[in-house]
Amino acid sequence: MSARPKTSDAGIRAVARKLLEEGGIDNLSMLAVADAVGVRAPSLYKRFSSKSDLLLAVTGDTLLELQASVEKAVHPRSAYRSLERMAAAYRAFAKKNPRAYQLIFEDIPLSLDDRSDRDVRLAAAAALLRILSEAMGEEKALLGARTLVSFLHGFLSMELNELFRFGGDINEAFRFGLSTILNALLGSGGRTRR
Amino acid sequence: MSARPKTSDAGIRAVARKLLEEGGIDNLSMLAVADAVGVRAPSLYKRFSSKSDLLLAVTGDTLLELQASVEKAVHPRSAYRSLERMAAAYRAFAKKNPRAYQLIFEDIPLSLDDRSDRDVRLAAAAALLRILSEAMGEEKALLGARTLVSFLHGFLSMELNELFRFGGDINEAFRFGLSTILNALLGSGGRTRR
DNA sequence: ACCTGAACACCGTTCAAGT
DNA sequence: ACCTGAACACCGTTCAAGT
Repeated sequence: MSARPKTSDAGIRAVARKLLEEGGIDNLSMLAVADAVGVRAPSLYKRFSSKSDLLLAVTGDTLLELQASVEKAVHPRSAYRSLERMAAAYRAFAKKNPRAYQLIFEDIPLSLDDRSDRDVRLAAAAALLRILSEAMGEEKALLGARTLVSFLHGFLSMELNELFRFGGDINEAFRFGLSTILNALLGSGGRTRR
Repeated sequence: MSARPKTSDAGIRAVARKLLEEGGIDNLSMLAVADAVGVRAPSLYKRFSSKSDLLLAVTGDTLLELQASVEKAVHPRSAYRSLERMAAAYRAFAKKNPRAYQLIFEDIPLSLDDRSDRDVRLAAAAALLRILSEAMGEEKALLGARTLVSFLHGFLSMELNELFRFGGDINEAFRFGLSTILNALLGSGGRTRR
């Protein structure tokens, strides 16, 4: 008897996330996770079939949080304001969770056939597509979303990896790029550039 | 006596690049490199002080090639045409060298204080900045470059990781995003959207 | 049902010893 | 000068054995 669980699925994911954020992906070993959780490494394999599996679960958690943050920023009446605030929320989340954020876009070709991961990703894009559909029409919304998300992710990827090396104000660069794209996408219906 | 070199600095970098492109970063171990080069692993450490060091060198090679490809695409008379062709060259290079391309933006916080790496990166951006300076004025050029490069890198990062999952024509999405941004940056002086 | 120690194959890296 | 075998600490993962 005995053999009562010393931890939980969610507990392991949380510890993994913490180790990742604190010391990067190299700090996230199954042995370190097991240690922090108070268990031996082999026990982790009862709950996650591999390290990839655990990373995928962490990515899922991160995506859900990112989606929630971005959706909270939607403004009821203005598409421009919504997109501006969603973009700010997106950037704030990425800067607060840099390692987890980068996991979403990098290590995940594994997850292509993972149903739940796919669903979370689609949900995360839904709010953006809805707003752009209303503002640009359904046929252009997907093109607009891809333009906007590409800019956002590219900007964050460069900012987090400290690849903006010519000096200048990074916040201004973000505002400039975002307003350039939003004005172009929303046309004269949107707010004009300040 | 004997002990003549069985390989060279450049030979090792080329093999590493090949292993990386063929089987991803997991395929690029010091033992695999040594094996492919016809030497034992410890010998590699005479030329590269660590695996990171080798990866950094591979990244440098990649950056130089990327810079050369993009610069070849410059058009003598039209800023719009130059930027359009440079963007196409950038995308073509990334799709032809997906793993090496991703290395540039991911694994490289190590290289922040590496002089030569820094220089290569600055040079790679110089052509773009020059063209935008002529078209937008010097004060706006850096902002415009950051907008454009963010879009390009974000788009490629998503495309290479197969994260465009709503269907639709990816080439059309690239053309749409690029022309949206170029028209907005270059104003009525540029070519109008098709 | 869950946990464990022991073991396996594989890493990156160091170093004394060879030619 | 360059290469090598042996060794170290660490990793992901498996599995038979414990309670």
